[in-house]
Amino acid sequence: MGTPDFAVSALDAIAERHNVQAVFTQPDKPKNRGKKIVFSPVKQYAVDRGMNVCQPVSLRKGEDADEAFELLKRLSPDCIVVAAYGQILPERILELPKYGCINIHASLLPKYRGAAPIQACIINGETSSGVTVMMMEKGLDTGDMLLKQAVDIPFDMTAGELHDKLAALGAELILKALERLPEGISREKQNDALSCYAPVISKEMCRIDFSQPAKKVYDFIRGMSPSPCAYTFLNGKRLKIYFAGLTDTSSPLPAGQIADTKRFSVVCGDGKCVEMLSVQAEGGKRMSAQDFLRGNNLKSTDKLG
RNA sequence: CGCGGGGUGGAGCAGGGGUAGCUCGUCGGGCUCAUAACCCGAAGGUCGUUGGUUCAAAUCCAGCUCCCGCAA
Repeated sequence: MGTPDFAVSALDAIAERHNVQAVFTQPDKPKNRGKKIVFSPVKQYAVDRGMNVCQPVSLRKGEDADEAFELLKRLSPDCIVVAAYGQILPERILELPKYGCINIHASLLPKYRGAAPIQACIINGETSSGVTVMMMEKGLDTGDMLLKQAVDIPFDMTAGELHDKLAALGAELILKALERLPEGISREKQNDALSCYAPVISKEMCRIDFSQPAKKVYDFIRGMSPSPCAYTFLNGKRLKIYFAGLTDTSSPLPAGQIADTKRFSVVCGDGKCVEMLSVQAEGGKRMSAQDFLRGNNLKSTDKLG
């Protein structure tokens, strides 16, 4: 059970070694410009390989939920693997498989439980994160941990890069876990006192707050990149910022003010400057700040925010 | 038929019926202890595509196509 790319790499690994009876993913939704219906990455993968796909609107209530439950009962799986599925499983499903339901989570639990662990840990300036494979229970990401592996987060890593790394690691770990499942794996309880949540990121949360210190702004931008992507406003128009850099320069100007029109550096709350490096204007493509500046002459009075 | 922006030399943009323009890059030359500095010169464009209006279309009209923002 999974929905985005993160889950695809796990599914791909599992499919090579195990019999995948069914693939559960979120229903198709009219996405994108026209109204086109787009498959989730997991569905696309599964359909391409002729796998059995099931897309209940909900697993908790309604006709779909009952049908899905009946299907699962019939399949009587040894194990259900869940990775970024986007739905909470009801107890009757959690208890169904012989070896239980296992979740792949993109953080070192108990830290960063919840929907957006990858973004959250970069935004918070963490220098390491990892993947946890755990037993699922009623609570959200609170189950006993089976396997855990850490990775370093370099100073300039974006959420996208971390995502790819963790997705690959997650695939590795879930295979290990599935292998050992029949003989039993030692479980480690989570220390709830050390837990924290990484909530779903809304559009409004993506707006850059230049009154924060430069390091915070920098971490925020790379933690949001490339998706959902941090943005700000320049002359009333939205400007997405994909990547930025910290500079040595500081300025007495107020936060958000352009400090250097040739380098597109912006003053932050602590007086230090962050230099925009990869941006995207409304209706335009993503481009380097240098390219952007060629067609958009900044004035020293311009302000972001 | 969800709303909207756009496709113009290598890059980013301006122009909106009558000689194709700016910034940057490239190439050549000059200046300088030096420079993401400055000066001089040059190359490089079927203005996305098809058709229409016109004496004349990058520009107006219609279709097609590709790119992108918002919304969901």
